[in-house]
Amino acid sequence: MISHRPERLFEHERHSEAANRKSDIRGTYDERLNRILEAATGLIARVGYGRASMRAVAKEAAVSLAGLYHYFDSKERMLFLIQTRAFNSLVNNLREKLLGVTDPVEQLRVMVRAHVGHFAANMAALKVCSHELDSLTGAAHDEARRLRRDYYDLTRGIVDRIYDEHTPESTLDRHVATMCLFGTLNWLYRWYDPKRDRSPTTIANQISSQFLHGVLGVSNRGC
Amino acid sequence: MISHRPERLFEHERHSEAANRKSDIRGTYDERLNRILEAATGLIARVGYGRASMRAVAKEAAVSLAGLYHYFDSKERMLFLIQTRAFNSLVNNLREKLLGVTDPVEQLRVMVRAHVGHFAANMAALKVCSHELDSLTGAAHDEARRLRRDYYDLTRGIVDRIYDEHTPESTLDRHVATMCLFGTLNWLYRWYDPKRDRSPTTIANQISSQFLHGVLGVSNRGC
DNA sequence: AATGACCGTATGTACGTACGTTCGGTTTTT
DNA sequence: AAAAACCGAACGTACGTACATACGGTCATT
Repeated sequence: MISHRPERLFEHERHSEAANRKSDIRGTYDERLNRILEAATGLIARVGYGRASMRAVAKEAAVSLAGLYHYFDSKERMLFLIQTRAFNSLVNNLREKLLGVTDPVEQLRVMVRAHVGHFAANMAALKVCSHELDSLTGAAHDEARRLRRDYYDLTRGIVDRIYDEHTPESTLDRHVATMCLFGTLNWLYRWYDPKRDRSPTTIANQISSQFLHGVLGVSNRGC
Repeated sequence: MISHRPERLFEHERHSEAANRKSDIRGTYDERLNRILEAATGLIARVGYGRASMRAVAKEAAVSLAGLYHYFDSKERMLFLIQTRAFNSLVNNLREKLLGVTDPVEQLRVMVRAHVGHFAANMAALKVCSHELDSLTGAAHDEARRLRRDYYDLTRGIVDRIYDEHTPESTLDRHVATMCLFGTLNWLYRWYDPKRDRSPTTIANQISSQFLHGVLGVSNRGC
């Protein structure tokens, strides 16, 4: 079913046309949508998607219940937007930081640093992404999986190159190795507390080092 | 509020007293409770706790909706029982397998093998444990956390001993190392498919090796 | 310059439903 | 006959969503 409601595509057509004219007191359409999505993200991260009622989201975002449905046509669509934005931002950020880095070992360090850093800066969003993938269904679920798949492929490519360059004869399963890394990274939301624990950079360094030593079997600095 | 419904305590008081007199009652009661909990576990693992309605659980377990409430006084209590049983079984199994193993490196191998093996044999239950901790509230939540804490302490002890014996001067954070391991293990439910992937033993070996190389920085076999 | 059609934004309210839980009673077991 | 196990039917509620409406701008027409 195709919605007749607005929900414009960001950074696409209609954007300039509408935004150029006037930036309201309450901000542009995208700004307001962002504000709402951020409020929703925080609430969902706190209580879970199932228990985050649209009424509670509305209260959190300081809009009326009906007002929410001006920005998306269903609760699931809202969750989809949250996940899509977070993941796109994660992947784009990573792609950008990888520019010019050719050594695969360094690429992995960059990838882990980018992930942990992005996590520390957007904890709620990444928590929602880690926890609520299966709350999406149908096409939205497929699309969310596709985004994850891109991220996996990117990382898997780095892992492959590390193996090929350093231990091409290794019998370790590269898929398993990659999933172990993702497990380590995606589990962060269960325990990492930036107030209590060490800095994201420190954590990232330890994770990188452990992973690299783990797959290479030896230190990559000297030894 | 204290329930007046049955829900006997397993392996506690009442056990001998009741079991000696009429062993088949207790047996059948627990068997039936188990059957119900297993059905619920499978459903919750499939669709999530929030979307697993008591009506659906009842259908899955082939009992009436009201009949469920003969075994526990609330949905949350049901989830609590599922998690408690799975975790107790996990920890007891591990404690047993650790008997007589003194080398901490070997202890870690045993721990990982036990976890992966237990996971492969009880995927639904461990998936629920990994995913639905926060669906518990109040005292049940505290108790579930306590069980996890025991598991953490057990593992952390092994990690500590590995560090102390092999790299006492290492600056790696042992808490972070332990949480990375848990991340790797607890993320299994997101990707591991026993039909598609290698055997649990193979996976466990790779995880152990990677982790050990990771924290030791060198191979523990030769090198 | 005034008018009026139109659109985007926002709201209050109500509908239908699915949920967790309870109650009173019936069947089954001991 | 007492107790345990189980059930059908209902209750109250909270939820996602739809509907009817209103306000304030924009813009083409007058």
